[in-house]
Amino acid sequence: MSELIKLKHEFAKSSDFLVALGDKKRQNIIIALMNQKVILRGLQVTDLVEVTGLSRPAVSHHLKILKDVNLVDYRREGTKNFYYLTHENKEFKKMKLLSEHVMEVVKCNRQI
Amino acid sequence: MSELIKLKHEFAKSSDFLVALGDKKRQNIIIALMNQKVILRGLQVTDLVEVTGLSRPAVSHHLKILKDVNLVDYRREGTKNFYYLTHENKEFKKMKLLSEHVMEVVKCNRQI
DNA sequence: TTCAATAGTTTAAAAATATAAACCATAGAG
DNA sequence: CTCTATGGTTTATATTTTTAAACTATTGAA
Repeated sequence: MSELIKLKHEFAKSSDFLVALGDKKRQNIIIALMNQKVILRGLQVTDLVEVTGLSRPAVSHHLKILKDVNLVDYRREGTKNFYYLTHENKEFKKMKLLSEHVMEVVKCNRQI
Repeated sequence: MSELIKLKHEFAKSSDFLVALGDKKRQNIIIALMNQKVILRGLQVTDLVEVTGLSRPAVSHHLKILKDVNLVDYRREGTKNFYYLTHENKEFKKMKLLSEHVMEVVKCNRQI
């Protein structure tokens, strides 16, 4: 399989992730989840409502999107859900690889 | 300025680029632009219409979005516009840096 | 200078996405 | 068991994005 076909698939697979990450409201949620010092037990939906200024269903909706692309996960404690960023960084590793692969291909394909 | 605030800005600045890159139709345009062997004179809108199966205004629209985030550029020859991928890869370099920075922050912020 | 080719723009419609309101489900306290 | 807190889901609406059709502009050839 050619490099380009591989890259095409790599692109397609990263599509949902890139769109999820591109949204400014979701970026704010991500930043809020990063911004937890010392004891990282995660943030509840209501915490994120406060931080982001979005409504609860909106936060819930965006969290679902972020969860679907493996950017966040949550832990349930009683009736409370504590959301946190997934820490294996799989998706960001893929994102790094994608950018590297693109640059390799473009480097060989210089404009004359 | 804290690392996190910097990262927040880095995220925000990459927002349009990520969304532009996440769209599958635009990915197809990008792949088509990469898929030019030997003599790289660029592709015209009509070429891209054929390759992608989109209408001309749609291709034109997506090219504008890709151009706005510095992913493509074009060269005019008479009435023809030849589109090509920008070859400095500035945006992909930023994308690589962004993923690295996120991983650094998340690494320090481990879940207990 | 008129015609054909190329491609951008505007406008209107269609599709997708995001939001809020109302509702439902579950866990734990009393 | 009942009540409250938390938060997910459904539905209807609003907004945004995408698309196509029609129009316009520009270049070069006849």
